[in-house]
Parts: sequence; C-alpha cells; structure tokens
Amino acid sequence: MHELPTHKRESGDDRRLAIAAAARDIIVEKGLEGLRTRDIAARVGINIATLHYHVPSKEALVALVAESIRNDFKAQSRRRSRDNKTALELLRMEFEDFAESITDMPQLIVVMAELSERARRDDEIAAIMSPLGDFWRNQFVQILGKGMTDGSFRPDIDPTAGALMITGALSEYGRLRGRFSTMPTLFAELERAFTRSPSSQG
Amino acid sequence: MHELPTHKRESGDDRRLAIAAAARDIIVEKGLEGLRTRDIAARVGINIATLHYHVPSKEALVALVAESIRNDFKAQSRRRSRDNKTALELLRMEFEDFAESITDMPQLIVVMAELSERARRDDEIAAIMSPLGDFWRNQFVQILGKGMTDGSFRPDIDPTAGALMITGALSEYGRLRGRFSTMPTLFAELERAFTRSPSSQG
Amino acid sequence: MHELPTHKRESGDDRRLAIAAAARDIIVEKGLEGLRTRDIAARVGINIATLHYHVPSKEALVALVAESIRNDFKAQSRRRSRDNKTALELLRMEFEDFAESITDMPQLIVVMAELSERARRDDEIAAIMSPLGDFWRNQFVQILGKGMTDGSFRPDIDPTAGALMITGALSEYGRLRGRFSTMPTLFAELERAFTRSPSSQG
Amino acid sequence: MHELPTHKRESGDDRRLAIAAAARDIIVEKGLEGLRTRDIAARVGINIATLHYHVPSKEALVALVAESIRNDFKAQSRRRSRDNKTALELLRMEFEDFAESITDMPQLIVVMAELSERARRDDEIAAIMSPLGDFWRNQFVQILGKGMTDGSFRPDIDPTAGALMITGALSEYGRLRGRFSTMPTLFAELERAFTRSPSSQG
DNA sequence: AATGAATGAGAGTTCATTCAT
DNA sequence: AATGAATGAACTCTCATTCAT
Repeated sequence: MHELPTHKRESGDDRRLAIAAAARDIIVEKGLEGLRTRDIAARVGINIATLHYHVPSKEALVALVAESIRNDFKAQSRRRSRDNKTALELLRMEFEDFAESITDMPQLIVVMAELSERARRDDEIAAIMSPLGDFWRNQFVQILGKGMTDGSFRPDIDPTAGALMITGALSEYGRLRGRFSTMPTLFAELERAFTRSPSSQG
Repeated sequence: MHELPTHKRESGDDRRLAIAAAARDIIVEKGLEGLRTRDIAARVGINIATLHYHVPSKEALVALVAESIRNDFKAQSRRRSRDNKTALELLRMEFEDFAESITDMPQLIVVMAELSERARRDDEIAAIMSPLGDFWRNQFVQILGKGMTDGSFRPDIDPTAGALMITGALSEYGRLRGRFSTMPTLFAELERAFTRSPSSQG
Repeated sequence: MHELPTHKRESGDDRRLAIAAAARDIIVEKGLEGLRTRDIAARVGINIATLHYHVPSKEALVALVAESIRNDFKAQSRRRSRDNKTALELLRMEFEDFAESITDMPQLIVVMAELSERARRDDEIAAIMSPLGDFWRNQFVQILGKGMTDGSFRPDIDPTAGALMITGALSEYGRLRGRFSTMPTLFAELERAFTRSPSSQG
Repeated sequence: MHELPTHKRESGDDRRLAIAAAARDIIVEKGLEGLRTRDIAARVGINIATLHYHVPSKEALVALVAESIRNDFKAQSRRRSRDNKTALELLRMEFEDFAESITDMPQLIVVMAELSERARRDDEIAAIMSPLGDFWRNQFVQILGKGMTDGSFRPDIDPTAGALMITGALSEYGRLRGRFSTMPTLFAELERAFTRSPSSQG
C-alpha cells in the first residue's frame, strides 16, 4: 500500500493480503463451499501455482481468511475510548460498532458465519474463530455485569445468558439481512430487555 | 423403523426416507459441504445408481433433506393444545418444544443451520427453508403480541424485534451447543427480558 | 393393426412394431448415437424391463430397426409393374419412388444413413444394410445396362460407376435435405448425364 | 512429428495437435459415438485431467477435430496453380486431389462423414462443417460453369445439380471404400456425364 | 517470485441390463 | 406380459496439488 506495487513480483505479504481479500469476496458470493483456489488466483490475477507458492494449501488459505477476519473484527472494537462510560453507553457503543461493521464491511458478518460453521468440524479454524466469538460475547458479559452495578440495567440479569441473547440477536439480524426488523428497532428492544420496565405500577 | 428392512427391494417411499435419514446423519458429521452421494448410498446399503433411481440428482437430494427437516420441525410444533393458555405459558411451551428438539433430534438444529446457510444461494432450498424460519419467528411474534394484551409481558415490546431476539438466542444456543449457558438459565433470562422488572424500586 | 390392441398385454409382434417405430422416430431426432432404451420405452408407454422382454438387447433393437427399414424400403420398390418399360421409363420410375419415399417417409432416408454409418463397424447391421444398398445400386446397374442396349442411354456408360453416381447423388440430396437443388432439377441432370448430348454438332 | 516427443511437458499447441490426431484415429476406428476422452488421453499418453486442461470439454474436443479436418481439407485444395487451365483440366485436378486425399489421409473422408452426420444436430459443428461442404460443392459449380463456356462440357448442364452429383458420387465412393468401382472408372464416368457424347451417330 | 503443464483421486450422473414379483 | 427396484461399469468433468523451468 505504502509503496507502489509493480503488479509483477509483489512482496509476499502484499500478495497474501490480496489473496485473503479475494477469498473473502468469493466466500460472500459462493460460500466457503464454493471457494475454489483457481477462482481466487484468477481474481488476484496470478497463476494457481503462484497462489500455492504464497499459501501452501487450501487449509492454510482458509486459516489465512480466518485470521484476516479476526484482525478486521478486533480492529473494529478498539478504536474508541471506553473509559468513564456507563454500561448503557458502552452497550450503545457496541451497537454502533456493529452497525458500522454491517455498513462498512457487510462481508465480515457473512464470512464470519461461514467460518463459524466450518469451525465446528475444523479444529484449526476453531482455534481462530472460537476465541473471537468468546471475545465478542465476553464484552457483553462485562457490560451487563457493570450495568447491574451502576444501575444502568436490571439487577436480576444473568450476564452470560444475556450476552448470548445479544450476540444471538445481532447474528440473527445479520443472517436475515435486515428483512424483518430495522437495526434501531432491534437495538431499542435489546436495551429495554435489560433495563427496568418504565413503570412497574403502570 | 418398525420392521427390519431386508435391504433388498424396499418400497420407493421407504428408500427415500432411509436416504433422507442417512443424508441428515452425514450432514451432521461433515456438513452439507461434505455430503457425498456415494457415502449416502453406502450408509443406506444400496448402489449409487439405485440412489439416483430414487432421488434423481443431488439438488433433489438436498431438497429432500430440507423437506424432511421441515416435516420434523412442523411435527414438533403441533402436538399439544395451545388453547386457553396465557402468553407466558405459551412461551414456556415453545421453550419446552425447543428443549425437546435438542434432546430428541440434536441433528435437527445442526442440519437446519446448514440448510439455512445454503438457502442464501439456492432458491429451491430457500423456498423450503425460509417459510420455516418465518413460521417459527412468527409464533413468537404472536405470543409476544398476545402477552402485551393479557399482561404477561411488558406493554412496550416490539414483537417483531422481540421474536428475532428469541429465535436468535435459541439458534445461538444451538450453535454453541450449550457451552456457555444452560438452557433453563437462557429461558429464564428470555422470560425476564419481556416481563416487567419485579420491582423497579428494588 | 387388424385387431384392436388392448394397450395392455399386447401381442409380442405388435409391441415389436411399436418399439421399432418409436426407435426410428428417436433416431431421426437424436441419431443412433442418441438412442436410449429408456426413451423408446417411454414413447411406447411401457417399462424398460418390458422393453427388454420384447427385445432382449440394444444390439437386437438396432437390428430390429434395420429390419424394419429394410422391409419398408423393399416394399417401396415392388409396387408397380416394371414390365415392357424402356430403361428411361424405368429410371424415371425409380426417381419417382425416391421422391415418394422422401415425401411419405422422410425418416427412411435419415435412418438408413445412420444405420449405414453404423454398419461400417457392426457386422450384424452390415449383414442387413449392405444387401439393401447393393440391391438399390444394382437396380440402377440393370437399368443403365438395359438403356445402353435399347438406345435410351449413351453406349459408353460404365453401369457400375453410373449406378454409384446415381445413388451417390440421391443420397447427397437426402443428406442436404434439398437445400441446394430441387429434386426435378437433379433428376433432369441425372438423365442428361446418361443420355446422348442433344446435338454434338450443335 | 519432426522431433520425438518427450511425452512430458509439451507445448500446448503440440498437445492440441496430438489430441486432435488421436481423436481422429479413434473416430475412424469406433466412430464419433465411440469416442471417449479417456481413450484419447491414453493414446496421447497423458492423464485425462491433462486432456481437459488443453481441451476444456468434449464439445470443444469435437470442435477441435472439426477444425483440424477443415484445415487439412483446405490445405489439400490450395497447393497447385489453377491458372490457365481448361474446365476439364480443373475437374481432373479436383479428382486427383480427391484421390490423393483418399491415399494420404483415408481418415479424412471417414471423419468428415461422421462430423457431417453430427452437424445435423450440433450447431457448433455445423458452423464448421457446412461451409466446408459448401466450399467443396462450389468448386465444382464453378468448374462446371466455366466448362459450359469454354466448350469443355455440355452446354445444358445445371451446375448446381451437377456439382451435387459429383460430390455425391465421390462421397459414395469414399463410403463404399472402393468396393464397387475403381476410382479411375468413376472419374471417367463423371467426365463423360458432363462432356458431349463422342458421336451421337455412333 | 512466477508459470504452463501435468496429475491422482474423486465427484455426480448415465445406461443397458437383471431380478423378484 | 409387465413392472419397480437394483446394479456394475463407464462416462465427463473438477479440484487441490506438484513439477520443471
């Protein structure tokens, strides 16, 4: 990126980035199942043999994609200061991050879903993806825990179950591609689910 | 099931059932991606050509599996009377149905997930699976709506978003195979999410 | 034909006729190469196993078609009296027979061509088709020979070569399906080829 | 041909030539119908996958053969000067070309016949073969036309019908593989068919 | 770093034929 | 005489991978 690539004899790292990007595009279009090394090579503009020179096997290729996804995902979560915020504010920031991801990299959600599916049968992928899911879920566990203390949320939440509800709802939203509910509506409902009812005497 | 198959000259319908069952097993083990007609034939104990005699193509085979899943899923939902129940009771019944499915046919959830993924790119499968998802989600929409009226639930629920939360949470639970939360804990949290907070004064 | 078939349990001979007819139709549409026993059975309205009951193998089936063609072909040639005719009249009668065949059974020419091609590699078919070609060619050999004597034709014809020219021209016409010359034009040219030039001093 | 192939790592063009040649041999032996990709690969000494690398499908393979035939056929027709020749001389040159083809490449006629048959149902092949037949036939149309002017031939020829007679006779001769007439005999008869009778008074 | 050529293993599918009823 | 079910053998085609250059 920072130096002009010759488009012939690119540095290994740049090639690997390009390969991962092409692979992600294809996964979005045809799923992991429809991912073919030849298609990736064609999209990058290199020979299959060259592809194998940079990424020795398909297994390694999928792992590369998984790592690429992990990097993008983690990058998304670390950009803003989380200090001196109430739990509710933190939750909203997470929601905003999610909305941003969907907007900026709609790929990300789809590819993550495909890789999670694969992780069920592939230990190497599981080793990369599971911590990612854990990390995401755990952020909500933390937020919910904090919110029970600072009064943002109900005091009777089970943070683990609650976090699972949130990630489940967001994943489901991504899967349905917004066909049945808008994001603000869903976010609002999720907030209500963990805050006190407006008036219990109502 | 009820009589030992001779493995020679079975009726077409029985064979198709056996084929669907074998395919489901393999999908659980290796995913839709790892589904091979030869493996199915071997598991059923027939020749590949015989498999093609009963199910003319792999496309048709996947559709057969989808239908088989749909039948099992719908069968699960229709066994008990839903009359004269409060919304909360109905919600609990749904949870019990879900628990039963997980216990009796842990396959079902996994295969449904695989088929839903495939439905994204395969219209024929989408035609079978989408209504199923809609049906499931809609049951919760109904229940939440009713609960807002009969006082079971908060009056400020968005039923559509709420239903999406519930199905998302249940799907996520199935995907994680109970690794991070027990079913009763999750069910309880879901209930609390839609009922009034016990006392807002604490 | 002479007694009403029940369409179930037909006599073997009727079935064989129907099978041959169906096979000929399919050969016209898709060539011998595209002939499938299943397609024949479907067109006749019987099961493949039933087809094999009546015609034990595909080899026998093709032979059956060849015989059916032979019968039709020979029938065409024997309907009119050939007595007391000049060679030129006989030649014209042959042309008329050919024209009639093309009109009444356009199949016949096409299927004959396919079978002749096959005869090159299949001795059984050759045993049926070769005599047919010989018979046809020989009719022209006879006519040309007679014409050299009765003054209808040039005296310097080589009857064998001439007969080959005629059958070749007619076959070519059939193959091209009349795209480059009309039948009367071709017939006239053939006549001229074997009669004296109108005036050599011209 | 000119240098011994190593049977390992040949250039793509050489391989395609070898593949076309092998395919032509097999078509001669077993017909287009009996053409199998595996047989071609075996004859060339390569793997089936390698065959598909060079020729992506069987359809393309048959087209390749058709093109190979066209090239050989056209090459045959363009080697000698056709200037300052009478129509009769030109006709004889065509006959000599035909005789040479039969001697040097007996394949050519047989494979052309098979491809023409196929052309009836395959538009891609028709697009290659039909112009070839048209080209051949048209050469005779030209020669006959010229001969009517320069006095070589009868003045009452229909060139189109006459050309069809010639190509038909030659094709028939090729099909019968010289069983019923020698080439010189046939050529002589064809000449006589279009020249004036030597003397109508005998 | 890059590539054209090659490959083994295996995929889904087809087809004439047979068997039990 | 008829059929649904079954099958072995074969077919075209695909794919990740390797090798020589």
